[in-house]
Amino acid sequence: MSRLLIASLDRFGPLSPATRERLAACPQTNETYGPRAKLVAVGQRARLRLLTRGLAIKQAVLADGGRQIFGIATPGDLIDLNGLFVGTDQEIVGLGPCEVRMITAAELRALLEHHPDLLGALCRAVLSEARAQRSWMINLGRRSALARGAHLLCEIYWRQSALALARDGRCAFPAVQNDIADALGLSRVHTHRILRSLRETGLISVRHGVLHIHDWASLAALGAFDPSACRAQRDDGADAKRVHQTSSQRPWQDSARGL
Amino acid sequence: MSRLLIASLDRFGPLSPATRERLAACPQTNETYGPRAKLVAVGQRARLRLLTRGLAIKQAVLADGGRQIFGIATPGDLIDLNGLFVGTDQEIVGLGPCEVRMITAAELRALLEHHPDLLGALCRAVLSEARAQRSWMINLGRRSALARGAHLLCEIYWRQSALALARDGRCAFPAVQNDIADALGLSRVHTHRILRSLRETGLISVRHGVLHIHDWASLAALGAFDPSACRAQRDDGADAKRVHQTSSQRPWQDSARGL
DNA sequence: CGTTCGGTTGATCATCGTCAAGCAGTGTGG
DNA sequence: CCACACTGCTTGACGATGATCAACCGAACG
Repeated sequence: MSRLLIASLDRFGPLSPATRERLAACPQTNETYGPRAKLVAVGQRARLRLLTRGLAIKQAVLADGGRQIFGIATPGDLIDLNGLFVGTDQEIVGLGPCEVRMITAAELRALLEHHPDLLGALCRAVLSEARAQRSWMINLGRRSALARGAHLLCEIYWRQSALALARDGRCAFPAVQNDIADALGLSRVHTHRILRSLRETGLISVRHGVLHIHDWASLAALGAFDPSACRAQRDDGADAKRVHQTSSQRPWQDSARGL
Repeated sequence: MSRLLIASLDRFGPLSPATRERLAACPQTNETYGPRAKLVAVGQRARLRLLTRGLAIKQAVLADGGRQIFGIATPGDLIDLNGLFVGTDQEIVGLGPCEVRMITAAELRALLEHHPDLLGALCRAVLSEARAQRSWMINLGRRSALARGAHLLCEIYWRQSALALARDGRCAFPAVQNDIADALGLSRVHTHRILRSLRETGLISVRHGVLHIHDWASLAALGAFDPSACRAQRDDGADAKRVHQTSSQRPWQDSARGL
C-alpha cells in the first residue's frame, strides 16, 4: 500500500523500476493527527514523512515569541526533507486534521545507500521547495499587504486545485487570521482588514474553514499570481521526452476526499 | 587545479576518494567578470559553477520591473545549483569583480551518473541554501527596517569572516543602496535613512565598497543575528564522528585575497 | 563641460502596527 | 439552566513606520 509515496516521489523525476519495487516493499506506518497537531518538530531527522491528508504550515517560532510561516504543505508533499542530513530547522503544524505516512529512519538510510535515483528525486523535491520559498520571499518583500493576501489565497486554492481538492472556487483553508498574519508578515489586526477588504470587494469569502473565491481573475491580478511557480520539477534533461507522467496521476485524491 | 571545487563540495559531506579523484581529473574552465556582470542567467542549466572570488547576489527581476534579492553568494558557493534539473529561476549578478570556475554540462551529467555521493553533497548544498533562504524570509517578514539592515550587514560580515575574508571589523561589500533596498524589501530612500541611522549611532560605516563594523555586539543584537543559521551542513548521521573537517580548510582564500 | 550615477535631504502622505474594547460562538463547571 | 472563561473575529482611534515625490550635491566619466 505504498503507491502514495512512490507516486509522490515520482513527480520529481522518474524512479527506476528497482527503486520502485524496493519502495513498494517498504513497511510504512500511518499516523492521524487532530487539528493544530505538530507533525514535525524542530531537530527531527527525516523519515520520508508524506502528508496524505489535510493542510499543514511550515513555520519557525522565533526567540521573541514571534512566528514566521515559510509555506504551506498539501497532500503529496514530503514534509521532513529538511531533516535529511541534519535536524530540521522548521516545524510542521497541521491546520485541520491530518494524516501522515512514513517509513523508518533505518529503512530510509538503507534506501538512500542502495538506490541513488531516490536521492535524485529527493534532491529535486528540495529544489522545488527552495523555489517555492523564493516565490514566498517575493510576496513578503515586494508586494503590498493587500496583494500579499490575494497571492496567498491564490496559492492555497491553486495548489489544492492541482490535487483535485478544490471545486467551484471552493477549497479547504482551516487557518485562523493569526496564521495568515504570520504568513504575510503583517499584524493580526491589519490582516483582518485585508481580508475584509477582499470580502467587501466581492473577491473571496472564508467561512468555517472553507475558502471561497468568487472572482479568480481579479484576485490573481491583484496578487500578481503566477501559477508556473507552483509546478513540480521533473528532469527536463536527456530523458525529458517520456510521457508516462499522466500514468498514475493523483492517487492520493481518494484518501484525501472529504475535507 | 580543482582543489577548490572538491573542498567546496566536501564542506557538505564527505566525498568518497573515488569521486574526489574523478573530480580532480575534471577539466575546468575559469571565467573572470567585471563588476555588475551577470554570472548566471535565468533558465540556465547547472554546470557546477563555483564562485571563487568576489561577492554576488541572487535575485529575480519581476514583471513590474521590481527586483527581489534572495541572498548573497560568497567565494566557495555553488551558484547554479538551482539549474540542476530544470533551468534556474534566479539570476546571479556579481557585485564587485568576480571569478567563476566550472565544468562542462556533459562532465556534470557523467559525474552524477557514476558517483552517487556527489549527488548527496549537492543535495546537502541545496538544503543549506534553502535554510539560508528561510533565515532571509524571517528577516523580510518579522523585523523592522532597522533590524533588517543590521541583520543583513551582520550576515555579510559573518560569512566573509568564516572565509578569512574579513579582518578588524572590515570586509568587502561593494553594493549600492539600491541593492540593499531590494534585499530588505524597502524603498531606496528609506534604506538610506536606515544606513545613516546605523552610521550616526556609531555601529557601522560603509565607504568605497568596504563595510566597517565598529560595534559588532550592538549590531548583532539590533538585528537579532544568529550565526548558527549560516553554517554549512555536513551529515551528522552515522559517520558524523570523523574529524578530518579541518584538513583542507579554506583553500580558496589564496585566490580570494585582494578584494 | 555636460551627463550620468549614486548618495542625501526634506516634505508629505499612505500604509501598517499598537492599543483598547466589544462581540459571538463554544466549552465548562456549578 | 446559567455564569464564566476562552478563543477568535471585529472595530475604532491613534501613532509609528515606511513610501513617494522632488530636488540638490559630488564624483566619475565621456
